[in-house]
Amino acid sequence: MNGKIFIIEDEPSIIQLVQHNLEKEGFLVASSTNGNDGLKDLKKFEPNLLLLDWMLPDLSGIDICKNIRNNSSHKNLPIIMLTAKGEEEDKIKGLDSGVDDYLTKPFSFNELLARIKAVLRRYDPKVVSNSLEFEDLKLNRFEKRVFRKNIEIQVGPTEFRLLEFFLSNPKRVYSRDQILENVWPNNINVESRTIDVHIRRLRKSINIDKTKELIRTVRSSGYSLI
Amino acid sequence: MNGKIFIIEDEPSIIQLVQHNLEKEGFLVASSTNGNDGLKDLKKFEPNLLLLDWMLPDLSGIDICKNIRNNSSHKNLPIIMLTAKGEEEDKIKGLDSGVDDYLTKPFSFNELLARIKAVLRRYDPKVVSNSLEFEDLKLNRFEKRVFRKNIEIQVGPTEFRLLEFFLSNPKRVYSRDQILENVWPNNINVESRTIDVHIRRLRKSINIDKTKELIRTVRSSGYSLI
DNA sequence: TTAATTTGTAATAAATCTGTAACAAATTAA
DNA sequence: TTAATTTGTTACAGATTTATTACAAATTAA
Repeated sequence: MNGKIFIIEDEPSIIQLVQHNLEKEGFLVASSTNGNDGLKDLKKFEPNLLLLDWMLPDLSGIDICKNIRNNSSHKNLPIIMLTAKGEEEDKIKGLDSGVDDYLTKPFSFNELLARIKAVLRRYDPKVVSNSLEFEDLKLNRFEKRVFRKNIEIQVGPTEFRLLEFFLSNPKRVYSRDQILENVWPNNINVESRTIDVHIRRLRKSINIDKTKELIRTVRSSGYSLI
Repeated sequence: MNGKIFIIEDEPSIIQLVQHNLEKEGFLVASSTNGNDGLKDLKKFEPNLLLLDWMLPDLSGIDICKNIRNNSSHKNLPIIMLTAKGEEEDKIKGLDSGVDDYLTKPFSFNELLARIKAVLRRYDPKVVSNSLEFEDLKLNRFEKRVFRKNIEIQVGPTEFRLLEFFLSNPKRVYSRDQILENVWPNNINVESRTIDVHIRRLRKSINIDKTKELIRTVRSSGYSLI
């Protein structure tokens, strides 16, 4: 486990408990005891997940949550709310305001950990694992390996990045411009037709013996992973 | 809302309640009352989310969940577990086995809906937005795909844009001029009769086997989606 | 260094899409 | 009813888009 977790919580004893245990699990942890500081520090820390107390001295957890969801830079930050209230009404409010999960105090650390893993697994699998998958295709970022049907296949560096990009959003159609922007190093100028050639190379590599085509051409729009 | 939700649950009364309400919300719902059938049907249905009962006649929810997580094709299917047991131990087991959330019976439909939305919003934002529908016709901008009765149909780029335009305002009649303005790239000059030909092409594509005509001709005014 | 691999481009082939014209069919007006 | 208007349908040539190949330059490894 290697993600960064930020905690906004006004009870130091809880911070201490959670931080200590999360660090033992391999997370990098930072925290703040009030909402305004938290929102500021959050930006610098760039966590993969936020643990957010419902009741804070200055802002409410819901306020913070909404603030985050409306602020483009951390729009999609997964949030787990810690709450002392137990009523269903509040729970729903929390979930609808964009919270990913909530936990009622007092909670056991194990329960918290399980939820963190579940949310991260769903939201940001690369934090939990560094392998991207789609059907029988697997890409390991860490080892820089690609497999089809568990058989390793060789792809060049550009094809690797290209596949990595497609795997980050399977089924979504990307235009050649979007592909250029995301797969090629910044400010490099390549002919947009060049992409076709790399697509061809990638296809050639990943379509081993009679496996189905995984890259879809969408005429006048671009390409997608099926 | 337009995602597909699959339910594996052995109590017909719950299925009925949930299915009915989810359909009212715009979801496409299918279900199964036991684990083995469920696992099979799941693959055909390709849902965006699974509601899974903890206790089933044949397999346990946990078994099913693990099976899904280990099976490459639906590895990342979001799962919400429905459980009658309330002990924390079980909850953790569920979450660690890859469940995204769980709900303890009895639950209110609103609570369920809130959770479904929360999970989908995080996991599969394109399901929650980005798709246009009218009756049994569906267009996904994200994937650039068109479906009639859940069967994918192929349309050319211009027909896609044309359909996208009609879907943005079903039932409204558009004149050929309006269609030209909105569907064709700016400053391009095409004969207005050309639209008739594209309408014909679009009709041909979306009217698969005996489905009813969806594009209405309004003589001397234009066309509309029924 | 040399050899091997990777990369971008250009050229050409192949596939698909597009607009128009021509005629048929349907509808409305006289 | 006939004539006029509007829409449906088809075929086709030209245009556009994508696939494929070959090759030279650049990069990397040995």
